[in-house]
Amino acid sequence: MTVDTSARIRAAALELFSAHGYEQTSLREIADQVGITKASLYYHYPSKQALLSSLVDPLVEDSRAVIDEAERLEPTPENVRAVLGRQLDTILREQSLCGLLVRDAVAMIAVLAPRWEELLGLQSRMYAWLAGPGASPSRCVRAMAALETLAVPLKAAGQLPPIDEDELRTTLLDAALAVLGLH
Amino acid sequence: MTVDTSARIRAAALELFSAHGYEQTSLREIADQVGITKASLYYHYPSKQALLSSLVDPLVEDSRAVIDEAERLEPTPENVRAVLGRQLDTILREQSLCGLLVRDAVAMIAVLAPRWEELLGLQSRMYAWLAGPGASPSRCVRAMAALETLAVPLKAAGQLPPIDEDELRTTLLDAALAVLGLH
DNA sequence: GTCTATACCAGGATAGAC
DNA sequence: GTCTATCCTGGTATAGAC
Repeated sequence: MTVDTSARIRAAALELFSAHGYEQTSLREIADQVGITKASLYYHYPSKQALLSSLVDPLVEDSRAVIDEAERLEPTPENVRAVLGRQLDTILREQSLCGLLVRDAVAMIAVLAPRWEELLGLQSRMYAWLAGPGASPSRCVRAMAALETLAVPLKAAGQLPPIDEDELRTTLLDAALAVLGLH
Repeated sequence: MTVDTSARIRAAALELFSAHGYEQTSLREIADQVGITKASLYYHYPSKQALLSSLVDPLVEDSRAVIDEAERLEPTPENVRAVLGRQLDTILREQSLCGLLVRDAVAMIAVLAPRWEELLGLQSRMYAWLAGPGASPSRCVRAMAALETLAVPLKAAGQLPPIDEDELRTTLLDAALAVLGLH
């Protein structure tokens, strides 16, 4: 077999981390879920931190791709909507991982220090692009608020009303554009 | 003296919790900062959890007051702006504590279980009032997004552009109203 | 590749003296 | 109100057998 034990470990870790948080999840719980022992985890990942990184790294690269592409475009209303749409798709696709990053931010900062700085840098580039060149402070704040809008499904988890995914997507994009003053 | 050691403990705890997170802050660090020993903390607070509660409880009561008052009003544009303004004032006044709740949510859930449910309940009431009676799912999502907008200063901390408090306040309120489609 | 066993350390909490 | 000393739990990590 060896149906990629590493992948099964990652899956279990993501599930438990996002359910109970990083600090609150012990390596023993992860091992139990996979059906191996704690010590065996150390064969696949040298530390709890490395395991977390293996989950987060691909997301960082995805985000970088979205921003790199955005910066090649003018921030016209159509382009803004398209870029925010791509960002929202990433968030919805990687919902549990993104939720972990948001709800367990302090643990992430502590454990991912360098990677976290990278993420902040990527976010700043996105803010700047959304706000446009030479934007006022007020406009920058609105750009931040627009991105927060897309993150609503990550925090509200249990509080979201029953709504189908397409309608959710459209609603959030419309709301984000409204924050930016583009309709 | 005894210039209220309990108060000094609370101040130190708030500072350290919001800087490094709840789990990452040890009772020893708090004690050191106050200039007493770990054991002495236990004279003032029976547990780490109780210490956290003593910080959070007043905020919960403040929030309840805002919502109780909102529910006595019709959600007209003027009233919505006034209520959101009061909510924003609370957030800005208790910025480090609110930031802790947002950034360290998983730890808060684990430690404050009952109190956390209360907070969620209060939030739901606010969503419901903002969205108005019999609101569509889409409108509820917008109400959530409007509240998230007010929380921007809590996450962006280091990324906020230099901006004076009044302008920040106006910008966020305008943005929140835009999300709700009220101008 | 996985297991058993174990060393190690940190943090929360308590007992009892002053 | 504060201290010293100590207990206990639980998580990290390693060694070495299978």
